[in-house]
Amino acid sequence: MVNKDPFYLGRLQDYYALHRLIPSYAEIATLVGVSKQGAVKFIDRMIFAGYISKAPSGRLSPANMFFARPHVGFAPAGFASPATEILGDAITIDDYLVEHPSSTVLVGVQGDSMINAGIHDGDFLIVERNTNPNLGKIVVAIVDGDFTIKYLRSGSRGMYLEPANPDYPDIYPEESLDIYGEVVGQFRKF
Amino acid sequence: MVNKDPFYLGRLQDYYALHRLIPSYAEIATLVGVSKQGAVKFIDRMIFAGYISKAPSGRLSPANMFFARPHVGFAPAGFASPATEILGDAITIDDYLVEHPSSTVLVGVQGDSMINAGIHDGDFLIVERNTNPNLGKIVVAIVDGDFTIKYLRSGSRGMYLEPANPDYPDIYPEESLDIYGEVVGQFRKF
DNA sequence: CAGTATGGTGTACGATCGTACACTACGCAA
DNA sequence: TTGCGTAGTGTACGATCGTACACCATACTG
Repeated sequence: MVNKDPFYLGRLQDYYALHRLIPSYAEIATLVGVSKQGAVKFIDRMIFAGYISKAPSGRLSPANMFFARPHVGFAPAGFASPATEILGDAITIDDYLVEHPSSTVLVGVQGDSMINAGIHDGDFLIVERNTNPNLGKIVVAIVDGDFTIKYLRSGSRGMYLEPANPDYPDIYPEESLDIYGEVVGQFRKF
Repeated sequence: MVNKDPFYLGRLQDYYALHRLIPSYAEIATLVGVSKQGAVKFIDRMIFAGYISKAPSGRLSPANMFFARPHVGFAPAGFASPATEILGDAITIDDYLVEHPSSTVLVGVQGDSMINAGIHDGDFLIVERNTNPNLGKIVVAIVDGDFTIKYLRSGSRGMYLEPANPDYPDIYPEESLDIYGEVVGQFRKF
């Protein structure tokens, strides 16, 4: 007999994606099509495997493994590496991309001046507020009141902004160069 | 009297960070130091303000505003959107990118054959398992046992795979074309 | 000043929850 | 073949849950 737990877990994960909450045993039972005690036993297995944990009240909450996604590698042999291997310690994409939540904002991209850096129109950037980023990093800068995304460079005339698109010119600050933050990540939906 | 709701909400958020679950009304009451009915009224306010929502069972779950982080510092017009506004209904980047967790896997990208689609070496793709994707979509295909990421096209010789890089040739299947899934999202860390 | 939201408290109640115990069916190894 | 671990069902029960209704104090407003 095949192990049906992955199927049960999938149902649970879909429910969680919808409601951001692990339902009660009775709801799990109807969700996966077993009796309430079947759900209890199933959850016991999930707790043991690190997918689910219990709050002090006895209610269920997701644990680390619950967010891990299977990772399909390109190695001829490999199907089995879980997402935790490629994402390191992070358990969700959020955790992977956002290291300092309190100082991180998201910025939508307009235009294609950074297209050679893989930043396309409509993408979202994870920006960490930091007014003194390192040279060579992609930054969000304030030029004449407008936000712009460019490489931060330094030359004989001081710091300037360089696009990743030969159709656009470098930007040399007239008065001062205000850096809003540093681009630390990017994501996009197709 | 000052509004104590932000303080109450902070307690709730701390609890949530610890247990990944909104507690019951009774627990909220002791958590913030009011009566159970005080907690009910407080949660009503939070629901109205979009911080909390209710699952079908009546249990509480976090909503969009619950995850919105305060925007530190001044910002010119047009840049004040917190993450929740950009992502629409989605609460986290995970929720935004992954619609069906149980059928979604992550794939690491090797090579630059899709570079003009903004998919670079080292990126991660969100792939939804689906053996019959629509034409024109970016797919993960299995060609001679190897995984490859390409546009799915159809021509006079049937379905084939087209890279997003003029340096690479189109791929016409010799025997059959196995589609592993469809690329629905992408993310990258800088 | 009277009227009315607003943020609380207290009590009560049926529904649902998590837990426990007993039992069945099946696969597998000694 | 016996024994045992695993996956599942059924029933039962006290505790807790979410909800409802009544009531109180403060603050603002016409």
